[in-house]
Amino acid sequence: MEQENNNTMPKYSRLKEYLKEQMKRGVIAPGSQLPSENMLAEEFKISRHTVRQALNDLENEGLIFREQGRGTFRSYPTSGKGKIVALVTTYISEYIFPEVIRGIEEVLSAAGCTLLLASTGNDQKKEAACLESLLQQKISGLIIEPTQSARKNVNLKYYRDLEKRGIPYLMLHAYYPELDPAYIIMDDEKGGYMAAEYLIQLGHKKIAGVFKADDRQGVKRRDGFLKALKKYGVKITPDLLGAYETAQLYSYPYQFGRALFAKGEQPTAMVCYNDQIALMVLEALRDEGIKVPEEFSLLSFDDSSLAVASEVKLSSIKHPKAAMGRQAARFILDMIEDKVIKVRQVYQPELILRSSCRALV
Amino acid sequence: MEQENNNTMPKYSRLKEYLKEQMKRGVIAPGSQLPSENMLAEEFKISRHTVRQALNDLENEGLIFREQGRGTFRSYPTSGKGKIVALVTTYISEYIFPEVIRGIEEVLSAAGCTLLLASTGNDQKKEAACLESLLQQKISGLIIEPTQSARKNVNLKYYRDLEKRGIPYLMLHAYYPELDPAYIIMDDEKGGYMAAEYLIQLGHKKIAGVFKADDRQGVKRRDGFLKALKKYGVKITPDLLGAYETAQLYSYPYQFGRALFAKGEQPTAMVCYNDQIALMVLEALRDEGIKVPEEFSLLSFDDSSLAVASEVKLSSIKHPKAAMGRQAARFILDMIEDKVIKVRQVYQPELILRSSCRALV
DNA sequence: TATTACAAGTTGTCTGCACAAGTAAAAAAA
DNA sequence: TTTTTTTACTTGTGCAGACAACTTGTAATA
Repeated sequence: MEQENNNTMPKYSRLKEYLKEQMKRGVIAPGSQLPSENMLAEEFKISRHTVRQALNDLENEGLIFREQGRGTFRSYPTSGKGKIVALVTTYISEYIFPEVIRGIEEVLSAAGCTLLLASTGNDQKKEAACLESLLQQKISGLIIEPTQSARKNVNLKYYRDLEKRGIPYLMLHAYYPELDPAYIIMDDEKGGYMAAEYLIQLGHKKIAGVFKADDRQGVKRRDGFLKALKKYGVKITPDLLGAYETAQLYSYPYQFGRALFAKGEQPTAMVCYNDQIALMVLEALRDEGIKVPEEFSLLSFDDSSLAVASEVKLSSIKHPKAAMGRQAARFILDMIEDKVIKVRQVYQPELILRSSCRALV
Repeated sequence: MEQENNNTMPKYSRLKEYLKEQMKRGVIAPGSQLPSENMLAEEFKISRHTVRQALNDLENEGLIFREQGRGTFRSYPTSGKGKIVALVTTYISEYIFPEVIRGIEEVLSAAGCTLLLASTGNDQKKEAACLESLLQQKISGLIIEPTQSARKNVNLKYYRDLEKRGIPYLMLHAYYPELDPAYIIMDDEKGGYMAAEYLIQLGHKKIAGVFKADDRQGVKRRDGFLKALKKYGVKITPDLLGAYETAQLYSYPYQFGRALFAKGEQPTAMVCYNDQIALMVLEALRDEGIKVPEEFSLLSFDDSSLAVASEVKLSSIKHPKAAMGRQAARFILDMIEDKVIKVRQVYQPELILRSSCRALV
């Protein structure tokens, strides 16, 4: 693997590769004895010292163990147990991540693996630091939610490094097309389209939208949203289209909500990037004295616990959350076991109707 | 260390110990070059091969690195960086845990450490499995929230094992007194007392309470609650005192809420184990047609995001959440660095007033 | 001055040998 | 038959030497 089997490779390395291959193929079963050092030396026409060099390496890698006077044996592979799978998300406590993480942890712990957790705060510098420290650990696989996925990623080299080391990784929620990785995502564009279409079919003509600008999910949802407006001939008004970045998360949505009616436009409905945003907009609308859903329809994404916690139960586009996490964990385990090379799954959006939208009469 | 420095020890082992000692004393500084193999061979009157045997071991232990043509160098000790701290909580996604976890992760990643996460679902069997697999990993420290802390713990042996291995651990939210461990907890009894006292001072005379029975936090909060009732001479009615265990989490609180007024008692206020329970009770009260806070006062614990998500903003006893997580992480890091042996911190409860309670006139 | 070639020193690979220490089974002795 | 000893094997430790591959500083060259 490391090099070709040509003669440029040192003899002890060739022996190592040979033995590894034999183990992989099952010719040398776990627990069974390897040929003695002298036999290997004779067979490969190399000195015993060179054989020992190879065996020392294999011993350090944990593939074999030796007992003085008895012989050398293949060690019992721990069969996936005790492996570490790393998870890097943008956030840990916010939004729907806790549930996704729970789903992942569920499957991993059931498989006897442990979960190494890190978060980036959606900051590429922190993502670099995370990957840096994860690469120091002996991780068997990585599930990662890309950071500011709509921007150019500066940390591609870490992913290349993972590939070099043969550590599989799986991207969640979004992915960098340059890497052509395994991924599990939502069909966010379709989701955006469905959201807008639903409001249009309720009779809304002036529909606002606010989306996250630095995540691919946000861009996709907006694209689908605009696509639906265009398809149904609904006018797209710049004033009604909001965009924010991570840093503005706690200020922009409320302000946008307060400013919605200031500019003469009189929107009757709105699509929000997610429930978190929708609640902030809801707060703004309440402060403006506008009642939801009587005077204004609100539709958002992710169907999080927030959607049912408020007095107005939000209609929202479902996110599989824990199920997606479990699926991601199963996939990465399969990838670690070499069962599958590259998985790709796209969840179809589904609209959960509650009481935040109303048909215009 | 492994043996005495007598002659029974192999030569290469003696050289290893010698070099380790030199590094420990700082004679060989990190990054600095070691004597060449030939020099060491000459100095110790051993063959170069034997020197290499020692150096190979040290290289595998990560203490030195070698560069062909340049020499052998002491590697830079990662000084606390790259260490793994494990965290075992009852839940990951529910309740306030995400925020606690976030706080912990914040501090750890800033210190260059990584977080190994596992959850028990408040099940002692799963706790055993967690600890089992964690002990296989090279963890430097452990933060753990005890499982069903009000019950007798069957997993004490794992903690003894940790102690034997010199791996520090810190208990969160509750602790097993048998272990006399380091801990960070809330003063739950005082919190329960404060909650009841507040409602009593508002003029309530019939106060219900529902608490978790299998966690020490629940028991303590109930104890404080009852203590206050007794002190102020408020009658304690068994029908108004609810207790549930983990398995009943999603059924009991709602049923208890619905049944509150069936038995002739007419409580005017209630203390709930936490916000999550309070919301379920709130749902039950709504279905019973009872308005909060007009007809009924509700007070709960933890000041979680749920407390402000509902239409009735819950008054709640504050939980430090992320701050507590950060503190826990700082403590465990200190313990790993041997700066402190055993830390103990008890957070004082604080009542956050919102709009779920009203004074009786 | 800048470049190239060389020399000295480093670790990497490899051979061959010898004996020690430990295991397991066969052989010998009780 | 049971016990002890021997023997033949295993891996562990150690020596001496050789050349390859690589780095670095110095000397020779352009």
